[in-house]
Amino acid sequence: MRALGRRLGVEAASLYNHVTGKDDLLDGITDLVVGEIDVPTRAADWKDAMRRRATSALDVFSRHPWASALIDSREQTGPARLAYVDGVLGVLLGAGFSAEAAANAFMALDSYIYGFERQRTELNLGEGGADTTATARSVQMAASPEAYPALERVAGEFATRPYDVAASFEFGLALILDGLERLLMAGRSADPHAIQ
Amino acid sequence: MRALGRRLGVEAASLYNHVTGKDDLLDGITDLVVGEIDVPTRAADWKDAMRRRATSALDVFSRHPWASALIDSREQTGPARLAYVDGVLGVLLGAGFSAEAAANAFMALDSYIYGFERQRTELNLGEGGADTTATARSVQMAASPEAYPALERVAGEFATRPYDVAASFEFGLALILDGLERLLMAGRSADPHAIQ
DNA sequence: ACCTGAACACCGTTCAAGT
DNA sequence: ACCTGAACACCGTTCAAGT
Repeated sequence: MRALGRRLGVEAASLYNHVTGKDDLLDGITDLVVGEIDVPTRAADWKDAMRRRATSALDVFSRHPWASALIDSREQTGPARLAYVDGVLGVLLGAGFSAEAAANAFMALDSYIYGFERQRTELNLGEGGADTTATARSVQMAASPEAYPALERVAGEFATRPYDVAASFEFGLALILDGLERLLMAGRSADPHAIQ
Repeated sequence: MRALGRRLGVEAASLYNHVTGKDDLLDGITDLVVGEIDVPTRAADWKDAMRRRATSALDVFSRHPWASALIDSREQTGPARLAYVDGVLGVLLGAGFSAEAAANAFMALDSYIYGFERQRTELNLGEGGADTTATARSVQMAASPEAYPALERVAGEFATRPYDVAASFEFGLALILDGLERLLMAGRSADPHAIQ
């Protein structure tokens, strides 16, 4: 609050005329960032819509490196969050998923998206691939090959060739989306009223 | 540090004779918690091993509600973390995944696991299902059906029937594991030296 | 209506002084 | 070697006093 006041050329105490407190402020910022994520509207291709918002979310987080940690620490009930959840569920329901399946699909996708961002920041995997080879080498140096043979082997793989973060994100995303599609098809063929 | 000192019947300043600082302390606690996760040894069934460690991780987090937030905020380089990563990669490599595929599979699985825990705490989805119906109803009350129709419909589904957290976790986990298995099979059949 | 200055109750951390 | 007391530089927040 003091630092923010300094940035605004005002005393910290003055801020309390405009905000109830620090929590109120952080909640507001959180919802603003969530609002930057591309919320899919009722789209023709649900799979494409889900992929687009996934990459959009990861893009927003990389634009605001502090955002994911902030979002993780807050309970989100802001309007942008509600619109986001409603938008995603809307696409899934529109695609033919049941309410329960849509809830599960939402959980699976968002768990993956937020979890990936978490792993990305923790493992210092930046956007470029330049520093991943360096971190891989440092892992090789620190960890003794005898103690951690598997870690050593994987680190060795990326000590020369850079680790492609975007490709890795797409890898897991495709697993989930393809699995969801398979479930959707199976459900349709099990439904006697469905158009084959 | 002051509160911890009080618990130990000692002054906060005294702690600095045993720990370099608060960060050092939190890193130690983090690695202790990570050490509680069941690290799979070279197992016969890689899929079962991955499922077991996933549920074990979620179990550890539910036993220590503060743990996931703590882990999320730390860069982990402790011995338990290294053993964890090595153990998981070891199982994947042993199953026949390439180093690159193992790294991607590790990212996908751990992203999902940690992300799910994050969603679970944020959405206040406890272990039991009793309070999920209450939260679902409160969502129904707060959000106007006209503004958020999809959210309203899904909340309506869980307003009566409780939301099964374990089943939801298994839902997404199965999507990823089945997808990985399919990739592994495809890779094997593409390899002329593979035993069919 | 909005800002300021001073104060309050907290932090983590340092360090000379004790034993 | 380990603990203590006091201090330091920070927090977020409150509130009477100003304009």
